[in-house]
Amino acid sequence: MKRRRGAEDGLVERMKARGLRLTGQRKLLAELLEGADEHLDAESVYQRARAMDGSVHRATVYRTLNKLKKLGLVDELDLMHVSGERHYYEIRPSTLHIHLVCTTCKGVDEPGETFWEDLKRRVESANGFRPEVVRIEMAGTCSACQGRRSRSSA
Amino acid sequence: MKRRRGAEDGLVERMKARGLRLTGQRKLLAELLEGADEHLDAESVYQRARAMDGSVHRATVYRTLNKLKKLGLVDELDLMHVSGERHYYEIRPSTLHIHLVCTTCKGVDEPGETFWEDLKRRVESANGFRPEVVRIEMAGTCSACQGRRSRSSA
DNA sequence: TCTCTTCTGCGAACGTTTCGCAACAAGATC
DNA sequence: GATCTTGTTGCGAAACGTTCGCAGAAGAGA
Repeated sequence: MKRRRGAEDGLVERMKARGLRLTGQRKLLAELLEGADEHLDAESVYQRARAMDGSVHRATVYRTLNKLKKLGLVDELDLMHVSGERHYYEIRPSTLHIHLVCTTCKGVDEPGETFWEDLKRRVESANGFRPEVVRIEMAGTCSACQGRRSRSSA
Repeated sequence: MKRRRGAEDGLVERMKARGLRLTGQRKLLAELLEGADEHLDAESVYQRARAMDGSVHRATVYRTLNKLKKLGLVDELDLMHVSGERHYYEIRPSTLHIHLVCTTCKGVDEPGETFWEDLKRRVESANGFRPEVVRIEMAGTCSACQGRRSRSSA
């Protein structure tokens, strides 16, 4: 499951701002999440953390992920269960999440927000609902796999 | 967590069409899911199933839910974890899921599809991605809670 | 540096989900 | 309707992911 996304910065700073104590383990985990090239589940986070510091305990990883999730700094996703039952963690880039999950190559695209913003306005005027966090997930076929498919069937 | 949604029909028929063997337990579970007045997690499904037929085993509930999920007849949702870590099951109404989860009253609204349809077209032309299943979840404040809040703060 | 408080490692415990098996029953065939 | 085949069920044990309670370690502020 490859991952492509825009720039992101300052998880450690945001943690500090929320009053979290900056321990070595937490800095390590923040770094790891920021530098992740793909979506990670709890076990993968643990494995990568261990590779960087063998003394990090599993429970610490869970506790930290939960804390970050509760503070809204990190989100937990299932990516439509296209690649199994795992849950993935990613830094919350803003209030808006968009994931395009390809059911063929399992790739996940995260397009820019640009024209999605008016969605919030629309739901507010149409339903009276004021959205704070928006998550959009689409499972389907990415352009590359569409091309591959039509070529092979030609 | 109350639930409001439109009409839905024929889960048993769709199961049959997919070649599933229609056992008593499966009919019971299908009925239960169709008649659910709120989103149910696996344990709640099991409890309700037991109330209808005391001999239904937990494993059967899990197996059936998984099978339905794999066939795309049922979806598993976390509803943005607004009410905890549980996962909820619901009949897949179409290719489009929209949930507006109120962080105040925990209510879940499922508005009609109407103007969401063009979303698919937009993502196809903008990203070359062909969506098959679309899930939109928004956490925020529903109109009732907005009213309640502004009234009490007035 | 000292103190206060939070965080960590540890390993046991917990709750949920799956497993392997023998018995059972749905649906097809005659 | 009787028979056969194969998928499904109940069961209890097992596996899995996650959380717990504790004692000791380590941030952050004075």
